[in-house]
Amino acid sequence: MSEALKLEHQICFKHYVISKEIIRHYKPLLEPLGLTYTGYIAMLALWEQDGISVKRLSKRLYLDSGTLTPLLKKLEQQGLLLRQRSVKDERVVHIHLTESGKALKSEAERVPMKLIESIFPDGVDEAAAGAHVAALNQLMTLLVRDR
Amino acid sequence: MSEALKLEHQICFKHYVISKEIIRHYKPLLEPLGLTYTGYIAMLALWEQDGISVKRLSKRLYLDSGTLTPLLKKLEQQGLLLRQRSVKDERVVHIHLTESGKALKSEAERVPMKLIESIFPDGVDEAAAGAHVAALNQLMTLLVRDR
DNA sequence: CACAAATAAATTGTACACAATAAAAATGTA
DNA sequence: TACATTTTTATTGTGTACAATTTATTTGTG
Repeated sequence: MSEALKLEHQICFKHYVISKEIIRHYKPLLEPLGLTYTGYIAMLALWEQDGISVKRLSKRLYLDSGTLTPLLKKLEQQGLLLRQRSVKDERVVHIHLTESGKALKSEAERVPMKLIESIFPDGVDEAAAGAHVAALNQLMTLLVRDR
Repeated sequence: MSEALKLEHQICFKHYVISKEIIRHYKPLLEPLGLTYTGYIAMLALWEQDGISVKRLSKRLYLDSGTLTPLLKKLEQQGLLLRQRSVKDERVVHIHLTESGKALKSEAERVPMKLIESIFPDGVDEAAAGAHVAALNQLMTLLVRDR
C-alpha cells in the first residue's frame, strides 16, 4: 500500500475530525444560550463589530451568503439581531444587535474557559499551545492567500 | 471587550476554517476522480481495508450511519463498491470494492502530493510539519477519548 | 447621460453531518 | 426457551456549507 494514501497520514483529515470534535464539545455549552456553533461564531463577530455588513461578516467567518442569509434570518427570529438594508447603498445589509443580542454576550463569557476545561481536564501546556496556535496561523495564512 | 470572546482567539475556529479551506484545495484534484471529499476519505479507508463493515468504517471516519448510508449508496451507484449484508450476522453490512473501485486507487496516487504542492507552492518545512502533526495527534487523542 | 461592468444579497440545488428514532437481528439471562 | 437488552444499519428531521445563478443596485467609462 502506498504510504501517501493512508488515512492516517492525511493532514486535512486530522483538522477535519478535530474541528468536528471540538464543535461536539461546544454543543452542551452553547445549548443553554440557544446557539449552534455557527450562530456562536456569528455572534462573536458581531459582539466585536456591531452593525457590520453581511459582506464583511462573510469575509470574517469564511462563510458565503448562501450560509449566512438563512443563519442571520434565524438569529433575527430569535430576537438577537436586526437585518437592516443600508439607506446609502441599498445592496448592503447591516446586522445590528438587539439589546437581547448584546445581553447574551455576558452569558457567553464563560464558554471559552469551559470549553478548554472540557477538552483539557488535566490542564494545558501553555508553551505547546502557543506553538500550536502559531502553526495554525501560518497554515491558515497559506490556505486563504488567494481568496 | 473581553479577550476570551475574540474570534481571533478561538482555537476551534482556526481548525474549522483550515479544514474547510483544505477541502476547497482538494476539490479540483478530486473532481477528475468523480469524488467528493467525503467520498475520498471513504475510499482511502476502503483501499486500506476492503470488506470492512459500516460500523468499522464509521469509527474510522468519525461519521455516523446517517452520513455514511447515503454516501455509500451513492458510491455504489457510481460502481465503486458493493454493499453486502453479512450472512453470518444479518445486522452487519460489509463494503466490498469493485474492480472499478480498486482501479481508482492508482488514479488517486498523485492526489496527496498535488495537494501539498497546491497549499505549499514554496515547499514544506519538514521539521515544522512534523511538530504540527504531533500536536494534531495529541489534540485528537484528547478530543476523542470519550467516544 | 447611457450603459456595460461590478458589487452585495438572496435563491436554488447538491452534499454533507448529526441527533433521535426505528427496525431488524443477535445476545444474554432467568 | 421466553424475553429484555444490545448491536447494527437505516430513516427522518434539522442545520450547515458551497457553487451557480438571479436580482437589485451602484460604479465606471465613453
